[in-house]
Amino acid sequence: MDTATATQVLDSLASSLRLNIYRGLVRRGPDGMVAGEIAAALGLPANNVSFHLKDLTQANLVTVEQEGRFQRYRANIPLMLDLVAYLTEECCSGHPEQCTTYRQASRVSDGVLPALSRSLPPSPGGR
Amino acid sequence: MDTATATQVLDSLASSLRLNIYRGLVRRGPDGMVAGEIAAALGLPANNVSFHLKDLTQANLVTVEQEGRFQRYRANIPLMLDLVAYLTEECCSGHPEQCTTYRQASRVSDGVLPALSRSLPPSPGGR
DNA sequence: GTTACACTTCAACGATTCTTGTATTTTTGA
DNA sequence: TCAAAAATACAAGAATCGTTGAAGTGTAAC
Repeated sequence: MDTATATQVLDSLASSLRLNIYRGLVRRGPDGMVAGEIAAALGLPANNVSFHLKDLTQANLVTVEQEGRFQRYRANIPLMLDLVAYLTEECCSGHPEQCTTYRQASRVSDGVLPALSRSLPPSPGGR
Repeated sequence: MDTATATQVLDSLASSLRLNIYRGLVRRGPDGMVAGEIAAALGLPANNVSFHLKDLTQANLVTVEQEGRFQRYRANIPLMLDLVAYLTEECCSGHPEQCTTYRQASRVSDGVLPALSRSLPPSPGGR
């Protein structure tokens, strides 16, 4: 992932409306939701939701599939996982032993940081 | 984590400038950087960087410590890990077996999703 | 073929955000 | 105490974003 992609993804989620849409879709998993369903769930006008869905789709955070006259949306979970990798990439400049401090401070960190440490490149700056 | 916090964190990272600051700090780990060092590394005016550092600090994504006449900034990694948990919370409505599809699609997902599945609440909607 | 439905696109106004320049605060060293 | 350095606070202009209303596209039903 590059900076431009990461910024686009983060910006797409930086609105509470879009964040709620995305989280709702994550919750549904592979089933997804159709546009009207999303708008109804959030109590918002359809065109407004459509506007933000387009934004999420362009960022590749959600996917669309035509289904008769409905549009079914699904969350793109793998992209989120890649974003996390990008955000914590080169943590501690390739000295994962320093990350130990962090692992203790979060509920879920046990699973996350070891995975990231494993995929760490050798640190270009190499200090 | 609640929606307001998540939105604030995401919004803080949604600018390429702030994203670069944050990633630079992640890379430094516990050592962090002082404000002038950050501004120099990015080739930006000090007041502009200070503006965005304040934003990141208010979102709690970075911490500040006075050090003589310098201000040392460090990335708050645990908050990022909590954000990831929030974003993928209740994935597939508490049926983690559905998430198997996702795990295969990302380099780092092996470490992430199992951890999330383990910490999943019983799904309030409970369908 | 025509009508209704689901959804998207477009234009426009108000609100928010980003950058820059200037001034202020705090600390260091003489 | 005084001067210099590091960093932040404040104000103003340009640029961007979000919501709303009206119009448009495509699909399904009659």
